[in-house]
Amino acid sequence: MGTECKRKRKVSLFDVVDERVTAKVKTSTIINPWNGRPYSQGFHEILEKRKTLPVWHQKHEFLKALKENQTLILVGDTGSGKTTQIPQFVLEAVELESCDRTKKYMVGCTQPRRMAAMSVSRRVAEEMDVAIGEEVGYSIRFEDVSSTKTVLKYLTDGMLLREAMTDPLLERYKVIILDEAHERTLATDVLFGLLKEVLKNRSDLKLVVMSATLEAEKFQGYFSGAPLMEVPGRLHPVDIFYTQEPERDYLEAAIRTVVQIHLSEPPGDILVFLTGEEEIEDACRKITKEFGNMGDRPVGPVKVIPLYSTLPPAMQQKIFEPAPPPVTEGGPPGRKIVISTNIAETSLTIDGIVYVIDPGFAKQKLYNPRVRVESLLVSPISKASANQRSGRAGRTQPGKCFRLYTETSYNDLEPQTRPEIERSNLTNTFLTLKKLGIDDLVHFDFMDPPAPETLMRALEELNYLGALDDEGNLTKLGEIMSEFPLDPQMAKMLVVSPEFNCSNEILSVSAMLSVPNCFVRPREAQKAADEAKARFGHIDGDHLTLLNVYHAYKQNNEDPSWYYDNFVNHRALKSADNVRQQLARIMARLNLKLVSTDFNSRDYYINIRKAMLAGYFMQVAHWERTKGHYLTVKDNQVVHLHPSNCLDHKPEWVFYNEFVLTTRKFIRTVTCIRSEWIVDIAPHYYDLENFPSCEDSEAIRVLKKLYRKREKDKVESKSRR
DNA sequence: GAGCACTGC
Repeated sequence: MGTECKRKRKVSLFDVVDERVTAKVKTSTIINPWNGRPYSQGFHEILEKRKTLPVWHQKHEFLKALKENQTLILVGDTGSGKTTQIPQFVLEAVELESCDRTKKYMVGCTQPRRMAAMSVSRRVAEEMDVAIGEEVGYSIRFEDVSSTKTVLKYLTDGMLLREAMTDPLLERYKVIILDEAHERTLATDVLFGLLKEVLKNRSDLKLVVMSATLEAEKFQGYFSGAPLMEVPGRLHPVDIFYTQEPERDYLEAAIRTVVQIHLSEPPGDILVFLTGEEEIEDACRKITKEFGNMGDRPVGPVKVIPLYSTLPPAMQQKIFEPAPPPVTEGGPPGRKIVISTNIAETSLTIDGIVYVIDPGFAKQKLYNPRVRVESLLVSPISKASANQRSGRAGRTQPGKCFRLYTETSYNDLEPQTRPEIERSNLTNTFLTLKKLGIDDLVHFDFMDPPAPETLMRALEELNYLGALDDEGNLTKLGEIMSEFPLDPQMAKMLVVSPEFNCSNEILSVSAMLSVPNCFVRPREAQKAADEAKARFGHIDGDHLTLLNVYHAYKQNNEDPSWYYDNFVNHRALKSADNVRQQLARIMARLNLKLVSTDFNSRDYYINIRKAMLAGYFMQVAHWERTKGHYLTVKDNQVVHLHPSNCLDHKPEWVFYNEFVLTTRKFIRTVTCIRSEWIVDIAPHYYDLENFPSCEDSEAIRVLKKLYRKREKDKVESKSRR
């Protein structure tokens, strides 16, 4: 920002909204500098409210720091107003037009969640008195509500990462704000490292990192001593209660606590944190039953509401309904009781919660690079997470949090939840980074470097898939694969599918695998649901069953009763259709042909299965006849077909989409393949000379025999010639 | 014969 540029600026919004000026202005004759229209009636009202937010007290301090530094860290807790106000402060202070007026820049603000990006941008558009999608917009997958006029864009962190793939220096932006940085999503962590590089090459770009108060020093250390600003939050005090003894059964303890609160505490709604759908539905039933058995005791009415992500949005809306009124006038007050997963910890805020019950557990993703398995495990939460949960009780008035563990246990918790990058398979992330031009992934500047074994696994898998060559360089194939918003295995099967003459079908399968399970199985109609599913079943595998469902959906999607009668989830299928369209557009852009084998040909399904194997050859399991179980090839894990499978027998060879670790080790979504295909399609992976020796594996014996037979045939055919 | 924390492209 040179002084040259500064002088050219005609009106600064900052001057307009200055208190002294607005105080004098009673009418709305002032022109909104962003769109040249007079301000509407509501503008000044909203402005007055904005000024009461804590972050406004530090506006000048912030703008001064922004002017003097390239990188800035801002920490502030819930209620500080940083997400809505800081981007507007930035807009007022920076010059968005290049000196020669040939270029216009934007301010970008990332959010970890789509919903947040959407709702915050709507709010800010209203505050700035402009139409959403014009000067203020948002960009999330499937929805770009921005235009050439846009100067402030909210977008998901993943979306900014995608943008970087075509705009490596992020040249459309003047300032980038990474919000909710403490959540340490995979995308935010990658953006950290990437932006550090970009800032070196673009002295005119500025970065603001916004986070909750946690680990501020760590952020500062990583961003080489960038100045740190603190903004106070706005929370009411919350009293914390611990149990004297550890609880053996946290579900039972949680239910007991709910009952106690309702019987003895003043009015106020209750929020209970549990770990998953089944547990939550179970708890809801038990709580409702408890209050139904109170006999003649005077108990206020309760509304028990489950909350988890796979619940339809209409059901999720129920958490915003008020508590029920007393049954009789002057009788005991009613209470709303929300039983939720972690979704209520960060993603959804429920006002009116006064009591929080925290058993101290959550399902968390874990990755074991040794056996290449990602799994969800119920594990103790971190201190930061426990504090976030208790804070949910103090949003509207002072509250209480009941921790169902001892104070000693609390002190033993990890201070922070480990960042996602330490708990994930990084194959996909590494493909993205390669595409972004990062040559040396091993020395990439991660805030928390992933385990070396995870790193090696990712490089190895990309090499087997042909996305990286032996020197670790991105191949042409890898470049094409990286264009798809899919895991590399899936991207690979899609990219090679035209060679197998079935890209139309692989597109559909990919879309179906990318959305939540489409089969509905209500507790009261499990048998009927299973029968309905069986009607779509294909004996050669679950992937083909998914294809059947998709085809049936395309034929029946006008008929609302079809979904109901067949126990399929309308939302999941609609979303699959959406994904499929996006993937098809990418295929077209890359000149990958959309082709199908004739449906009546005996090769129709064979081609599809072969194409899928070309992506998933690293996820093959073999039926060990003498042992009576499946063994994953190479990793040698004893696994079981997930009971949801639709095969009518136990095929000798299968490939699987997912390894699920629950009560046992399951492989879910499996399709039957033939050993000859394995040898034909992935000889480089099934290179038996370099196989880890596993004496017991029948799979290796079978493959070895097959290879020997091939050698013999080759020699014989040669000698015949 | 079992389950689906939460995000995101």
